[in-house]
Amino acid sequence: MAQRDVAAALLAHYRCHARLLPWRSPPGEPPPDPYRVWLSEIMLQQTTVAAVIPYYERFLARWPDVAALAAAEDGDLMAAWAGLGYYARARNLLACARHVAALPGGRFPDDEAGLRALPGVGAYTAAAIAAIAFGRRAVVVDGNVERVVSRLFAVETPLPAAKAELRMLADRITPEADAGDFAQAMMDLGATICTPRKPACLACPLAEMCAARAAGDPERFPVKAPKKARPERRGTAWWIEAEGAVWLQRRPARGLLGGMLGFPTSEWREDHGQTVPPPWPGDWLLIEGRVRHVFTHFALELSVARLFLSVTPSSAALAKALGDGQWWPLGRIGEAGLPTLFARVAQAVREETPDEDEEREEG
DNA sequence: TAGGCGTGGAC
DNA sequence: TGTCCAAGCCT
Repeated sequence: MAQRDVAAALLAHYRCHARLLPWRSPPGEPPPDPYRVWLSEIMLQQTTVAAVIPYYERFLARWPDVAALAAAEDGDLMAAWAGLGYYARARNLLACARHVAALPGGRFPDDEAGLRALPGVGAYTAAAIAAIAFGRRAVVVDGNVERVVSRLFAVETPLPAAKAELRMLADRITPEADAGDFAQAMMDLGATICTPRKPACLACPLAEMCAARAAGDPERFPVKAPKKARPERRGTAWWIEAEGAVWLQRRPARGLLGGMLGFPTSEWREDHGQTVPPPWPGDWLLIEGRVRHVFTHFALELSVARLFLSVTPSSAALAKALGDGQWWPLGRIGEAGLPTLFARVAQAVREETPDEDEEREEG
C-alpha cells in the first residue's frame, strides 16, 4: 500500500462527506479563528460532539475572543462549564486564555511546540490546533486515529502499549499538505464509519487498503489491555437549609470536581455502614432516596441528610466549620452551576418534598 | 507510568 | 442493568 493513497482517498471522501460543525470551516476553505479551534478542542477532550455543541455556542456568544475569556471571573467560567465534566479543563482554559492574552499581540502561538506549552494543551491538542488553525503538518493522534490506524495496519499490540507504534504509523500516512483536513477527515472517519462497534466498512473509502478488513474482523481492533474493576464508595451529603437558602461549598481547586460548588459531604469511603457525625448541631433528617453517580474510576452512593434552621448562621461560622462556601437562594438553585452529582442531590431533595414551596407560600 | 479526573448516550 | 465509550491532560 502506498501511504499517499490513504491520504488521497481519505481527503477525496472528506471533501464530499465532512460533517458541518460550529467550529469547523468546510474542507478547502480558510481555517477558523485559532481561538475557536482551541476552545472546541479543549471541550472535545474525552467528550462527545453532541455534548459539546451547546456549551461551545454559549461560550462563544458570551466570550467571543481570547481577551474576553481572559477577563472572565473564575466562578462564572466554572458555572458555565458545569455539567460538561473534567473540570480541570475549565481551570486550565482560563489559565491558558490569560496566558495567551498577555502575550505580545495577544494571539495563540502558531506552531506545535508553542501550543504544547500552554496549560491544558497536550500532544494531541497541540497537533490538532497547529494543523487545523495554522495549516502545519502535524501528526494528530486521538482515540479515533488510534482506532483507524490500528485497523488499517491490523496492529496486534494492545493499547495503551501500542501508542508509540500507532503514532509512527499515523505519521507515515499523514500528508505534507492539507494537514488540517486530513486530521479532521481521520476523526470523522472514526466517528461515523470506523466506529468502535459495527464499523461501516461498506461505506469506508479505505476499505480496500485495510488489513483488519481483509482479515475479516475489523471490530477486534484496537486490541486493548483488560481494565480494572470500579470500586464502590459511599458517603453522606449535608443539606443545610435556613430561611429559603441552602449552604453551598466551594470545593478545593484541585482534585475531584475541583473549584466547583457543591454540598458539604462526609468522606467517601469503600467501607460502608459507618455512621458519620453531622458537621453542625441540630435535628438532621435522612431523606429516603439515595443518589448514585458513576465517575471514571469509582461509583458513588450518597445518602442525603437535611437540617432546617430557623435562624441563619453567619457565613463565617459555617465556613469555619465546613469550609469556604455561601448561602444560595433555594429558588435559584438551578443557576448555581452545580456539577451533575450535586444537581442530583438537589433533585433528590426536591423530590422528597414536592409541595414544600406551596406550603411555605400558603403558610 | 499508571492512575486521577465527569458525564451521558448507545447497546 | 451494566458496560463501554467519547477530538486527553496532568502528575
